[in-house]
Amino acid sequence: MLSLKKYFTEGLIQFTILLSLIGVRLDVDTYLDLQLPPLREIILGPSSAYSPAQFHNLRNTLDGYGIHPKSVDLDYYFTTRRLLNQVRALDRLQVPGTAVDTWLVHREQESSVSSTQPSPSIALENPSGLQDVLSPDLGPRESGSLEQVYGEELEALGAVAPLTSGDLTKEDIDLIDILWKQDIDLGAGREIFNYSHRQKDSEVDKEPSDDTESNWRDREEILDTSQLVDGETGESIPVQDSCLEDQTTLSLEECLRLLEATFPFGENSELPDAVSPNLIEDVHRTGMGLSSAASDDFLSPLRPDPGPSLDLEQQWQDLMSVMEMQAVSVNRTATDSLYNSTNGDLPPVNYSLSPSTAIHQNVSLHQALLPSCTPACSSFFSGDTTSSSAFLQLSPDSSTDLNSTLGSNNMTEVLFQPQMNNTVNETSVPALVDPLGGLLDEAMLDEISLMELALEEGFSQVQASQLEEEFDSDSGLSLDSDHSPVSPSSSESSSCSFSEEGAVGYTSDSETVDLEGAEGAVGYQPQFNKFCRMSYQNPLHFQYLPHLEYVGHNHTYNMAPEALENDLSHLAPIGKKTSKEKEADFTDRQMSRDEHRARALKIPFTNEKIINLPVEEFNEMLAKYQLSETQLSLVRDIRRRGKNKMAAQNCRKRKLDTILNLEQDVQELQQDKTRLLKEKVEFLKSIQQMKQKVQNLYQEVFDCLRNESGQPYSPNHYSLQYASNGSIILMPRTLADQQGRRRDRKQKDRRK
DNA sequence: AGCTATTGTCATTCC
DNA sequence: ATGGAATGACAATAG
Repeated sequence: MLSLKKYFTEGLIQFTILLSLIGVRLDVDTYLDLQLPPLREIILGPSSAYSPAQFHNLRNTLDGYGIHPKSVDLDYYFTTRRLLNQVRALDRLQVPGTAVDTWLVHREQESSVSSTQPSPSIALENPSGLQDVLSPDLGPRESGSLEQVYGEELEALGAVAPLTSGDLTKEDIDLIDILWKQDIDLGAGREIFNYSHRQKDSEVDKEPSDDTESNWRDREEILDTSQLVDGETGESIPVQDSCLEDQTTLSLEECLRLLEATFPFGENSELPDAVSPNLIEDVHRTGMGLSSAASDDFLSPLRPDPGPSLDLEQQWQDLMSVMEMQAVSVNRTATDSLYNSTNGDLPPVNYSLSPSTAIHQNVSLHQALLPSCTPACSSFFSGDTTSSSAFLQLSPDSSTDLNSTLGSNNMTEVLFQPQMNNTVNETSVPALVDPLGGLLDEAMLDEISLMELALEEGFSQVQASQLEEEFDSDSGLSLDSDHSPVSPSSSESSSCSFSEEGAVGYTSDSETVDLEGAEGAVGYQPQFNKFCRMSYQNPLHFQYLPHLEYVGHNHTYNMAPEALENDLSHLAPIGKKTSKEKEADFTDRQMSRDEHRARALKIPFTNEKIINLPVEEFNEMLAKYQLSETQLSLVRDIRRRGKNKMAAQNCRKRKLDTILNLEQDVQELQQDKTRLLKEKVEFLKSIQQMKQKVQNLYQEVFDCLRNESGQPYSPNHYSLQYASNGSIILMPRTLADQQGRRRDRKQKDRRK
């Protein structure tokens, strides 16, 4: 089905391209079934749409920001940049060849300087790197010596690597090494940047590889090597060979769509407009045959000769090359997107980060702000809900106060206690008892804070789990520190880790048991240890592997080695490589101790039968043969051990299953706990808002009150109290305090 | 050499 | 009483 779709899609795209080449533009997507993957996915690969790292890296690469001088993407970047510029030059493609030659000479002089004097300048300090590329003073060059051109662009971006990976100077390599060490600190593997590794890749890439990444790399290099320079225009033209067939299976419209989808022209992008949205418009115009007429606002200074003629095919090839490069870019840069900053000193303003990393950044900021939250009590009670929420979560003391004041019907308590937090010396209002103090204790609020941090703001899982241990200490369950109990991602990672440990795939199905029995009868087979480890967990994993199937079903251990050899010779390809003696030796080694014993005592049954036959049949079998006491004893031992072996395996499975279920339960409970804590925080927030309103109202009413002489009442001596009938009365504080104490006593008595 | 994970085995208990 | 399942503990082995 997939291949059918592929052929259909490819055929349709190719047809579209043909139409496009003769001037008819088609929107391929409209002809494609919705079930088919979008063209972008066809071109970029199915995973491209789901990989933020690729997205970022692509942007980095295209912007020139992410290009690390030591990055494997250097030459790749050149190619991408070159082809991108070709796209940009779509509206000015028709450049006389003579003019191109002139540019070549011009650029060669400049680029020779740039390549011999690699400046470790920094893309981050040059946020307009790509604007430089587009700047008018650089003049036309897109059709010139491409690598020189891009070498200069790279220099403008701060990248210092040589123009081609094969021409690295010693300084370049040294710089690469230095920067690599920085990236090692960031967690990037050296192989990503290893130049020799790259060379190996390029050597190996002549052979087909299943690896997707290397496939893309292969294709890129094939493309690179297949770039022919047009003798007239000086432009690189991709060779239309079999490898590139599907590169051209895009309509221009689709390419533009892809461009738009690939280049994040976000409104909030703080990066220089490496790829101006105008590009899309311009390319659109070009694709629609409007040539460069309306593109003066874009790249016009670079346009050497906005000639009227338009070589549509040439544009097509350029665009196809670009799209291919984007595809290569997206796929190849999936793994090295985060750390390809040109300079490690300063992060770019919009340094590409995966979402999770970005969250961590936010966390850092947030955490940096936390200390200031505690003194934010003033703002907390001054109507600043934002700071109050943070305060609420992070300052248990005040939250306790908050609760303490809530349940009181003494409005003075409610309203003045917050003030006391700040102005206790001024008002000298005595603190009153907290009727709801038990609602939230400090530990709870600490926990809320931590859970919130961990859950919402990407709090370091290690930190979170470390801190969580304080709260989980009473749970009796010690969670793996890798598993932040509150983080969904951690849940995934935990299950992932279990998967690596072979836990996933374990089934309790009875069919497993059957195979286990078989395996148990086979005995220990060290070289298949890894598979056997999975075997009893999920036999389906190896049932299609011939040699493993043999492992699972060879119960001939009591047979003579010669008899086994025959089986081995056609069951396992291993036999081809080893001599008969080795096979016998191999078989010998595969036999369990019981099998050896059984063979030594000439037991006439297989261990499988000994172990797995029902008791009745087993006894019948024994009755058929006159076995010595020793033999009988061995047979019964074999049976007992075999049974016990399977029982042990089942037992371990159950144990593991129980642990997994418990882990899942714990995670669910943690999630529930986190959710409840969040709800509690929300409630506290709303309560605080209500309290604020009441306080304002109280203050307003109190300020309006005047005594007989027209003077306002002193809040130190009077307070407003709720009367039992619902009215509000002004009461001297001494009297109010007495009433409050009485009320407290009554409440305590009721509790008793 | 020491550590860990896996697996087999034994002893024991329970059904 | 017997077979066998379940399980803790230990040992062997491999990586």
